[in-house]
Amino acid sequence: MQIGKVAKTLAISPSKIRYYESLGLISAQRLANGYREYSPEMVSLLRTILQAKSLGFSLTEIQKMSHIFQDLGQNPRRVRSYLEEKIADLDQKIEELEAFKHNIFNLLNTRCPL
Amino acid sequence: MQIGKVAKTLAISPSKIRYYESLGLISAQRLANGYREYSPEMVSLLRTILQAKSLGFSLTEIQKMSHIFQDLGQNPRRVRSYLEEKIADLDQKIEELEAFKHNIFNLLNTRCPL
DNA sequence: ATAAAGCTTCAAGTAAACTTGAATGTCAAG
DNA sequence: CTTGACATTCAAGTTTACTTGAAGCTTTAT
Repeated sequence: MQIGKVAKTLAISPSKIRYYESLGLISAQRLANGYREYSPEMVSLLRTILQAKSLGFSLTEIQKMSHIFQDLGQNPRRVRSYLEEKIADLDQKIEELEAFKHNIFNLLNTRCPL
Repeated sequence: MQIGKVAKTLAISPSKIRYYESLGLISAQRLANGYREYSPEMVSLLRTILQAKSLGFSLTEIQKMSHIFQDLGQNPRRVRSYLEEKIADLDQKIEELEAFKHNIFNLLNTRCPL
């Protein structure tokens, strides 16, 4: 899959994909003419990166996660503790979101009972 | 409460507080000498703004929410529909976080069973 | 054959969210 | 009474995450 089609599939710009590559977040094989060619795996990695981004992770943080994942098997203990930390972060964020939601919900029912 | 103490309490910089004021997100009374003085209400508004920020809302979005809240009672129907939309957004974000968490969790248990 | 569409690189520009610096004023402590 | 820690404004600088533009090559369509 070439860059334009990947971009359309994921509803992002080709330049964003190149930018992520320049940061080392993703990589691409090259065709004979120099064009980038993406495997389904790379596309789904990109999708995951976009998901993480939309959940509030910075590109730096995502870069770190990506390196950790590549280390899987190399240093399983460190990987495990890192992932457990990430899960705890996510749990906390979920709780905060719930709390914030209830705040808004209360506002809706007490001050705007239409 | 003066700006330095508010900043320490909320673990942010005074300049951030002034910046938020410059955007119209918060306001402050002034003492005779021109120093800013913050009411407990304003401090808790600021805390809420920081919470919203950490949940991924942009300052522009927060500005919009703030205006909407000030309109409460003026245009209750619009407020309600806006808040319902926000709650739906939050619910979706919570779901995405759960999904992402399970992804990481699976990774942990299948590829790193230490 | 030629134009349009798509790809390449590299450098520079942009927007959001702050921070920093300069010049100055105020206040509490020794 | 002055030193140090706080405050003020305003303009300019920084970082992150991209986008845009220029100059040029490749592929597709007419």
